[in-house]
Amino acid sequence: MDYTRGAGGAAIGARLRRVSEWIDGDATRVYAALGIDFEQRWFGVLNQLARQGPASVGELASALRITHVSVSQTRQSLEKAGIVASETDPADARRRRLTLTEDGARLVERLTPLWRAFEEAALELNAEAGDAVAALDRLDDALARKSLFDRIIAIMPSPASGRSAAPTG
Amino acid sequence: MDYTRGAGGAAIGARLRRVSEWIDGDATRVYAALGIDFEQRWFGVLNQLARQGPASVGELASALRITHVSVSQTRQSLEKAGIVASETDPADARRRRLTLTEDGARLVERLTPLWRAFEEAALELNAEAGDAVAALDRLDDALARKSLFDRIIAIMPSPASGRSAAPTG
DNA sequence: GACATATATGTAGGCGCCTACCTATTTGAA
DNA sequence: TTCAAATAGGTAGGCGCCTACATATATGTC
Repeated sequence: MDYTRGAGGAAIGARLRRVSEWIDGDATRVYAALGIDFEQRWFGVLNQLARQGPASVGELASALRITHVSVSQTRQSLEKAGIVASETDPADARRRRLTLTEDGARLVERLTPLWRAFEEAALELNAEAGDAVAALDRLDDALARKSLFDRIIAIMPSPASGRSAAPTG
Repeated sequence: MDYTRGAGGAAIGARLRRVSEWIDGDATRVYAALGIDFEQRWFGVLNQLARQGPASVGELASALRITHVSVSQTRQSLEKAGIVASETDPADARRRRLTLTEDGARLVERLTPLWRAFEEAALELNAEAGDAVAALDRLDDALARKSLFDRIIAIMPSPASGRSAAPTG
């Protein structure tokens, strides 16, 4: 048996990461097979800019549920590739507003059918997996209600009680 | 709405990774709160060595479902920390057999109650999430049956049919 | 026995995220 | 108006995995 199927909290994290790697790896191979130079992490930012229009680093980070640092790093990669441009927001000099360049818009247009195929494949996969996405949602919600940290700490015996029990043995 | 809850194949990968980061981050914080110097990736290797005894890099990689390179890197980190020792397998000079050192065995003994608390927290979380682990199993199985790559490629229109349709516009 | 192929594990570099810390700008309270 | 606190996004370094490629050893065929 795959040991991670029987193990605890740390192993669930490892399992999620592993499946994530598997899926991302497959997606990356599709782009490569089509001769498209694309970084997986671009998808979230591009998709959001294409659908919602220009956005700041922080807005994208909130929407994507990742740190602003990740968005900033992705932004730099996208700017280097000429896909995204950014400027200081006129309304707030702390903000950086990201927009698709013309090349970026063309790339998105070119990739949209592919992303539709991704979507369809994901729906098919999800159906086969008995709605894994809904389970992921529930997991997300459960963690938002109470973190794993708090759960673990609540379960652990307090040092004082543990010590008073031991010497009787 | 959190956009990733509505998006496709690439976004499922991102979601899995994000939840994984969340869980791993919490686990890391528990060790830190207890003043224990521990790398999250050590868990899989240590747990396996403690339960199954000495093992080779490849055996651990198979059991943990990660690449031998990851195991090798983790092994190096563990050896540096004096937790694991390794030697060339007498029966096959290509193999490297990993074993827990005395310090390693003591660390595992010390951490076992903590790992039980992890397990219990994970069960609690999983129950709240309506058996997310079973869903993950099903997702795993579905991907093993047919990769996301194959699914996407099967769905995509072939280039020839796409091209013959376009010029009529 | 010779040698092609398979197997085991290492190195190098990269991916996509993170935390800690920092600087600059904006907001709100006194 | 002044200034403390909040907000925005950057740099630096790290985490835990990956692929590509390499070397050494074992196995199997001729």
